Amino acid sequence: MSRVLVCCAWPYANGPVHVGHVTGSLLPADIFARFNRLVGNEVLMVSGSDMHGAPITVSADKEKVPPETIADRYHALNSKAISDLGIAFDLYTSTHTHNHEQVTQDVFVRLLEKGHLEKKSTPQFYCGRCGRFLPDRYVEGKCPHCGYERARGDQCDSCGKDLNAEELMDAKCQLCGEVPELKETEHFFLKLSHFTEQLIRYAEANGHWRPHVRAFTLNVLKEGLADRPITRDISWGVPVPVKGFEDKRIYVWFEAVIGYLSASVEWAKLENRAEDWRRFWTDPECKSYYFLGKDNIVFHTIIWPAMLLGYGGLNLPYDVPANQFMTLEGQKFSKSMGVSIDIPDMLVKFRPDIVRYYLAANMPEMKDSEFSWEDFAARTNNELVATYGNFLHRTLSFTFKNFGEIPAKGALDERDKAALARVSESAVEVREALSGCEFKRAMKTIMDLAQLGNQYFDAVAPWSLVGTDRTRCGTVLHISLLISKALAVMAWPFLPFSSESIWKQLRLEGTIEETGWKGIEMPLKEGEKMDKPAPQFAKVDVKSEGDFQEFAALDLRIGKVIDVSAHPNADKLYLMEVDIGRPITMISGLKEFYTSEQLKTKTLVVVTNLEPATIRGVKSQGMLLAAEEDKKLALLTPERDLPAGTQISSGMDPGKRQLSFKEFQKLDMRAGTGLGGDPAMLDLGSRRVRCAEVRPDVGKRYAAFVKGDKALVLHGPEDVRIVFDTDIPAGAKIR
RNA sequence: AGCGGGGUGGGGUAGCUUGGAAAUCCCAUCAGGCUCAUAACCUGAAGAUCGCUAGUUCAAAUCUAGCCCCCGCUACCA
Repeated sequence: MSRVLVCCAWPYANGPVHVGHVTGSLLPADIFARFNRLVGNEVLMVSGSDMHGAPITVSADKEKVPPETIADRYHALNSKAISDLGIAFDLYTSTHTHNHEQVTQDVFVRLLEKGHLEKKSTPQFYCGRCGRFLPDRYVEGKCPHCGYERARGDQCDSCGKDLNAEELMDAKCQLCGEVPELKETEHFFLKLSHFTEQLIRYAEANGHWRPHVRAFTLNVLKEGLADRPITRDISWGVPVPVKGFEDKRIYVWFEAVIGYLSASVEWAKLENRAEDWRRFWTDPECKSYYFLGKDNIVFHTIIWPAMLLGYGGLNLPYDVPANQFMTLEGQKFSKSMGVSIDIPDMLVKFRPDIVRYYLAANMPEMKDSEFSWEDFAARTNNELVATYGNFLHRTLSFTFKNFGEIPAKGALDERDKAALARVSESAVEVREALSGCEFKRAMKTIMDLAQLGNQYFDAVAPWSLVGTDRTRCGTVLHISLLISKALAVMAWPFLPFSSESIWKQLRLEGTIEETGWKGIEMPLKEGEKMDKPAPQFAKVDVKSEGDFQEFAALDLRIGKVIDVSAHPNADKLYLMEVDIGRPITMISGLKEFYTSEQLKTKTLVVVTNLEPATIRGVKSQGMLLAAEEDKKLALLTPERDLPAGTQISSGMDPGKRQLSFKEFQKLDMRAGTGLGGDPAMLDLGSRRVRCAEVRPDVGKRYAAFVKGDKALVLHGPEDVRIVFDTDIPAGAKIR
């Protein structure tokens, strides 16, 4: 028996937790913690909501409410979702507690006393009217390099040079236009450089880390660590416990990781064993595991260890089994695009074990994995329901129907013994896999055992034995029930709800949680009356989402070029006047491909609802679409002439909302060649995809939206399709 | 362009850290079986020169170098 501290990355309280959080950190942490409890280890698992992130203040400003309102709202929502999913924290708290503030300040003061913090004074603009210090990018002024009038404090959009705000001439507050004054402001910096050597040794010593975690960490360490500021001139966050710093707050990145420690302290207090947290933090025998996504690695393998080293006397992370990302139907999760699946929503439709199964079986342990509704339905229905659930159900229901009780186990033949031997082997393998945080492997081993159960059941054919040899029939059913029991116990960390339910159906005492891992080998109670069993899982039905829904966000229109001139500050760019029903100015990077004379005759397809961007000093109000590959470029154009401003809706309801460039980039559009067939296919060079709605002519090249294995040819009114002004290879990306 | 990750049968994946009988599992396809079960389960077949090219080695999906492609975070991307 040993002791384990399980830490799980803290979800930001600025939105609902989604599939990415669960598969990346919450679920592996929970599986690992449950497994450890099952084998009798003492476990403390903590996390909470990160309440102080900058995005929260942004959301709060938008809604015109205090940051607490936002943070509390999502903390409540997420706490419930997490518990509904069966994620069993010993404590799920938040960073907005008095306790967290105390612990954070204690860490701060201790590091300060030990000389790991350094006070540095830097000049920073302060806006009298706004009553606040301005982050660099909130200051605007004249660029000292190129003279551009509206350079931002961090960078000049015109010449591209990085700037410091105080270099700007005629600086103004970007929020109110007031002339800010330059004030000295003092901040504390964490001397990460003090720890470089120790950290390298630490990372090198930890050979059991996942390869990508260790390699990445060492890479960053060897590039050298810069001291980082840990305080800010803001008002939302943990106050700095130093005289003269009353108006400043501790930077979230410094404070949030302390949550692991403060949550442990809070837990101990709540348990009325105020000092018990120490058993998980100061006993070198206690191993700590940190579950998080790959974007968080440096904070847990470098910064947090540095803080702990500086503080002294506390355990460093033993393992940081960071997961990669789960992408959604090929794209990264993005709330604004509506391509996010949040857990509160998902739990309305699906039982927690079903969600847990898919997210565990498809966990991005070593590389990114993909969430797709189709795959979700397939894996749930074919694996969890058909193989695993069906084995349990056919065993239980057949036994109940024919015996009504747990049948006695008679003499065993070779096949029976072999089956039971496999159970033991599986138990060993699952245990090994889970000890090493190999969740997919463990889950697969369990599925394989379920399959073995099916094979066994098929081979012994109790349905024929029941009429010929009732004793033997009872024996093989008994064996089958033993397999079922073993499955339930092994699967408990993954599927706690259904496992406990099976346990009850087998008429065993207590719960799996109380019984522990030894429940796998425990005997059944012969002669015990059974209740009518109910299937654990139902097949899920996933209606195909509006296939190309996210493309509807685009407002595409026909644009006719009015005038073209060179961009004053860039040599690759043109400045274009284009009529899209109204005249707009756009920038385009076409200089290498077209002369301005050539362009003047073109009919274009323009994205009209992109958020305007300033490109090297000039505002661009739209973006023309072109396919590009291999230094070749072709403009999108309608196959027959359409008036300026005509909407290319492709049969959808175009969005009115402004689209950020980032969102736009997530949309996959390509050139494809019509192939015919039914349904019609489109050749994208490297692969072929099915074509929705509008048919392409065979051999001709079209612009198409692509999603998964489907494509939709862009078209305007009367199915006028979008083609290219010159030839471009199939598969070329459109942007 | 810089940094990080990856490219394995039609689709998705395991294995590659500790090289060794031409490779796992799920789906889809084909052919059988069974009927207890949520039209489920079981058996078998077809299908991959493991991105490309050199190299190390008796032996490479697995190690090394170069190249190509893909995906995330940054950039004069519109």
